[in-house]
Amino acid sequence: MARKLQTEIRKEQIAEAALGVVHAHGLRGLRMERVAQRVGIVPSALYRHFSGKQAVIDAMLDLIRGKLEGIVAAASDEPLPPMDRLRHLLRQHLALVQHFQAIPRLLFSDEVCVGNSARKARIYETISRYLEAVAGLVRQGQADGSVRDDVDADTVAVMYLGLFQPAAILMFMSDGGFDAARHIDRAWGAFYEGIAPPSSKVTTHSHNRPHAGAKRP
Amino acid sequence: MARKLQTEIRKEQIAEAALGVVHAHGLRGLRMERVAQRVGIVPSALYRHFSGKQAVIDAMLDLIRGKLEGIVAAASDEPLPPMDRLRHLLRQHLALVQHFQAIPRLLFSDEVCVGNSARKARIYETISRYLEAVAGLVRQGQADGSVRDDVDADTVAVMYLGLFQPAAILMFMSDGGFDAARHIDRAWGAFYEGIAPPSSKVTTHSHNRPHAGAKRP
DNA sequence: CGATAATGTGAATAAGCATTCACATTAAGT
DNA sequence: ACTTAATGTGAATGCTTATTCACATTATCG
Repeated sequence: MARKLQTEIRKEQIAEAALGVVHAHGLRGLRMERVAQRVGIVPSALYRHFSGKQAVIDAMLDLIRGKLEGIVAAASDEPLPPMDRLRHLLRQHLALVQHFQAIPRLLFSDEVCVGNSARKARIYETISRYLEAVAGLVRQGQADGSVRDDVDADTVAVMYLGLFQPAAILMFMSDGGFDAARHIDRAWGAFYEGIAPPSSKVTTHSHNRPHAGAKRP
Repeated sequence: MARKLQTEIRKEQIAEAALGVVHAHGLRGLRMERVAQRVGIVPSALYRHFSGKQAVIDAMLDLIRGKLEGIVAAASDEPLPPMDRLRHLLRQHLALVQHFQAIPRLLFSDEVCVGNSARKARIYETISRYLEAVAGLVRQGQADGSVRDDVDADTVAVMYLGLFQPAAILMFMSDGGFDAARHIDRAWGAFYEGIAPPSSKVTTHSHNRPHAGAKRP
């Protein structure tokens, strides 16, 4: 019964295709016909796999959540000091968003949630989980002394989100004219300065981020 | 000829009403009928003042741009040291966004831009101007020594945007459960730490931000 | 091979909504 | 007060698009 597998594959194909449509045309441009065309079938065939457009949207959100969880897990397992893992995650996240521009468009679009509080709650949960993972890394940093104790880990996590979210938006709005990668590299410096323990402050700043060995002296 | 004035007032009423609809129903829920109902007229009457829905959206964007320019100008004229003006602007901005939740929904919604590159460019320009004003304040801070010289003012401006943008999104997604004001207060501390000159670093951190008198020693 | 369930097709349905139009009402200027 | 342009009204139009349905095709399993 390779049939069940086929079905799963088809569903994923469809979700990916939908992601592509959102990438190209925005959420407003998400039409069943476009999705079907990308898969290579006729619109009505989509209803063999999904109950309707809303279900396709849900599938996209599941896909995105999976991808996000993937990079978070990968970064968490990295054999690096906590803050380096965080920076690694930041890069991964940027790469992911650059590849699937639909991600911020979907997650941060109210359209998806209007009149669907269950979905809204699920998205909030996804973001919350992401933030919790980041906060966890920050707390590890606080435990090993690479992050000052008097900042709130959850606040730092939201600030971390603020490192690339505006960058992603500007990247989109400027049609790629805004260099998000450069911004993030530069911003990370100031970001880290703000949460590093006073003892590790360096005058030259810029590109050198202290490694984890910097236990409080 | 109070007629011309009346027309202007009507147009503004309509734009405000549209803003209210977006606030309540999201951009997807922006329907001519709802806008008309809020104004107290019938849908077809809207076409006496606007050529169509797209024109109404443009009017909303104009309104928003005006409001943003307003708080920026007000904050810039405040008789305070640059970084205090920036913090003041941050609070004003949060208040504005809390009152008109439609603002982030519109400005950062790709829906508005899809198939309308002119509008996209205009929005990008609005954001850019805002960022330029913030960067200007940062440069003033660098000039008077309250901000370190080795950070890029434009980068800081985007980071500043990142202070409340994620907060606004979380506020919306959590139906107000996320306390954006508290986040911003806390985040400002770490933000300022990150860009303050090394000499002014304080161990206790938290709520005390150095005043402008802190010329470099 | 033949039964059968899954998947794909094309045409038809129908609902939502912006927009238009012919006509009514209001208010400004003389 | 009368003319006229502006504004408002209600019904009608038409386009876009999701969705459905009867029928065709495919592939799996006995």
